Amino acid sequence: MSSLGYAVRMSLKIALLGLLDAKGPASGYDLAKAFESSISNAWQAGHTQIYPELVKMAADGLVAVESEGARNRKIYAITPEGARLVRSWLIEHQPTAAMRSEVALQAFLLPLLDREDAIEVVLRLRRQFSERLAGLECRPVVKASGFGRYALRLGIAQGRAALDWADDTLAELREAGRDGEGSPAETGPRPPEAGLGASEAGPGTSAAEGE
Amino acid sequence: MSSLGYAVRMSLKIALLGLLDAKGPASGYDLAKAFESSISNAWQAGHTQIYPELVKMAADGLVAVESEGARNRKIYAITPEGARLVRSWLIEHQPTAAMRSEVALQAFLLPLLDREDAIEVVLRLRRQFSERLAGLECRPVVKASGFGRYALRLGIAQGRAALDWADDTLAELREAGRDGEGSPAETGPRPPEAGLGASEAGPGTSAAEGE
DNA sequence: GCTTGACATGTCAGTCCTTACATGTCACTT
DNA sequence: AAGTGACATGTAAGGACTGACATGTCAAGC
Repeated sequence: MSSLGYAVRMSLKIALLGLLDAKGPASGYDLAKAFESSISNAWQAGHTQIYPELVKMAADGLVAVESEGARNRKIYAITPEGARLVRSWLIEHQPTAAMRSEVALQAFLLPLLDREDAIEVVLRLRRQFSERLAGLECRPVVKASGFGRYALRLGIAQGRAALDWADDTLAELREAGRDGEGSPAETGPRPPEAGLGASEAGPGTSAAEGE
Repeated sequence: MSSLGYAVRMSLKIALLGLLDAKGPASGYDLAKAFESSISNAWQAGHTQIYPELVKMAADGLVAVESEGARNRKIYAITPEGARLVRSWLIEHQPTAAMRSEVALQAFLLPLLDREDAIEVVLRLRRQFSERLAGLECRPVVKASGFGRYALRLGIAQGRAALDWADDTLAELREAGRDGEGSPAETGPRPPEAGLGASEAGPGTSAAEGE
């Protein structure tokens, strides 16, 4: 389809192959469980994605299937070709930094709320960060040599950063409440912010917040 | 369709409404530009998503359209109903923490590589974090009262955390190279890691790395 | 014997999202 | 006058993904 054809949109493949490579042969069900636990920090996928993908990868020779009698279990094992694909993706593929985070979106839109509501929202986010962080930190893999240790540490570092952000933001919001008493965002529905609408501003004003 | 119906899968709607609310009336083109710059830190969307979504939202009464003659421009403005929707989403919607990050996936799979390759990968990730962070930090919105300041600070905090992770990981990988000389992961294709395949291990071993 | 719940695998409708294609305007330069 | 490039809006094919539905096995407890 595309001119790249390779290394685009194959993260699910890679995640499955990586799990099979790291932990040995497994069934689709096992892999689905792994997406809920060990790899949840890096990628998510449900069984409705996993089962068809395993069939495709078997057809492509990236994994080998073996039907085990008990409970219709089908055991998948990575092939040398599959192992090669994971490694070349890791070494060659520059990951995209595309952001799509509901949390960041709420942070972005925070100034739309008045002070009290904003504080409530940040408190809820803080609680969420805290719970997530606790869930990560109690895993035994962190200091040991468990397989997911690098991703786990990254998740913990970013969770702590988010928690610090929440604390700083709460402090600023409460600070703004003590003096002034008008929150910075509720002084009007449409502050003159060098808007997007180029039609109602003169030329040359569109450089605000540029990347 | 679903039993929730509301507040699910509407992040794009919310992002568009939030931009219109914050910055005033704008065209689809303007909004697409905003997704490349100001809000890129929180959500991404191309114009092929934005134009149809604006049409839908206009039909739902969340935005009002006004055709401006010049260059077929269509100016969209948020309606009171749209503004209500953004605020209720912000206050009521608990964001999902669903992770789907190629960077985290590479971190997760790092132990599959031998030491030299792993170092190369982490160096590349570090460079990427560094560039991204520089791009964020040079924006004038950080300390000022620009609209996206909260999301920007969150992005910077998480970027710094990622950078620190890269430095720590590099240090560990290089440390492991000085003594031992066999990298922790290349001592065999299949270390006994309490695998996923329940069929080849006794019962009770599946608690490793559980969530 | 029967129920319950974990195990195990799948399909399907519908939505989301990306890539590629398609069209036309306007300002500026050559 | 023609070309270039930013402006501006769309459509369509196809893959990715979710949620709901569907089916059946097996072990443990009542």
